[in-house]
Amino acid sequence: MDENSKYKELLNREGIKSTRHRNAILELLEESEFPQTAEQLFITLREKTASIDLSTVYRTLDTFASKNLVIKSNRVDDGKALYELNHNEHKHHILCVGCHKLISIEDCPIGELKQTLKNKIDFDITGHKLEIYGYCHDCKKYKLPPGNHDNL
Amino acid sequence: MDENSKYKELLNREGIKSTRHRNAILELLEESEFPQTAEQLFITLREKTASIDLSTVYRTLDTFASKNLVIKSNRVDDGKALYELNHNEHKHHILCVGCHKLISIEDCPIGELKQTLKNKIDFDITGHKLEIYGYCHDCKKYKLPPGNHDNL
DNA sequence: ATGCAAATGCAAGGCAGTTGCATTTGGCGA
DNA sequence: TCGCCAAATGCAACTGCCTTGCATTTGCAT
Repeated sequence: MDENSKYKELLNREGIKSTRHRNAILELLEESEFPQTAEQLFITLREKTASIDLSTVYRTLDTFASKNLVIKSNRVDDGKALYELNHNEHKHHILCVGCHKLISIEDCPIGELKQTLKNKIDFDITGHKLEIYGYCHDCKKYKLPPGNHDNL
Repeated sequence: MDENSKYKELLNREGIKSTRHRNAILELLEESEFPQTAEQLFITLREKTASIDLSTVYRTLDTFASKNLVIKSNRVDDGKALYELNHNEHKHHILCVGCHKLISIEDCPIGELKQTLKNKIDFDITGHKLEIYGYCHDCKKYKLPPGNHDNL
């Protein structure tokens, strides 16, 4: 049990045990640039760290989500659950529908809306999901047809 | 077959047959203020228009979606598929995670961001999807944890 | 080291959605 | 109006994603 236990303090702070699997999952999530499905994580875990059960992956991720260590969301097109580390930094991705590249942006336009809604209809926003599609610098010149991501 | 066939032209224009079920589903969607799950639609259909099979509901909705007559999306918290008529008007909903109520808002905060991104990284936004969730006026006082407290 | 609650593996189960196939139906042409 | 045929539907079985019950193992406080 080398330096894997660098997550131990983090986990103990949340009142849960530090285990081999939990450390491995945290490590893997830390390496992941984008949200992953449970199965993607499961497969990678099987490859690098001996055996783990899929139900353990789900249970661990849900535990982490309940502690706000990870953020669980659902993929727009097929509804599969996605998990990513909660860096407590707020950011969104924009997807280029030409080359499928994901680009991170720090801009978030929800701030004002939050206050507006609170005043208008007394609604407390606790979270949101924003997905933006379009063409990146490189792809716009090819003018590929967009998918069914219209509106706007 | 009374005036239900008011949808006939619409369906024929898309190259598909006008049937009892399809008319009923279109009518129901037209009456629905918010996106519905397939099962909600199924139950309502069973109540008003004799028998229909759940698979027919799914197949019909998918057909409509492929013709862009309806918009299919996924509920943020549980990933269930939602279907709504495509009115080609731009609007967003906010979801109360306490009671699952959906509230329409006309505000759309993407406008400015669109220009910002164009200037900053030369990205052309062609579409987006925004999902907002939180607690509505009625639910915030109960401080219910997120979950399926439909029809509180 | 020991004991116990928490974590895990395993297998079965649950639920949303899909599919294969036999039957029915809409709509066109005769 | 009739009959035909592809399209639509019902039915039941099935898939995939995820959850749960229970027996076993493991982390960690003492």
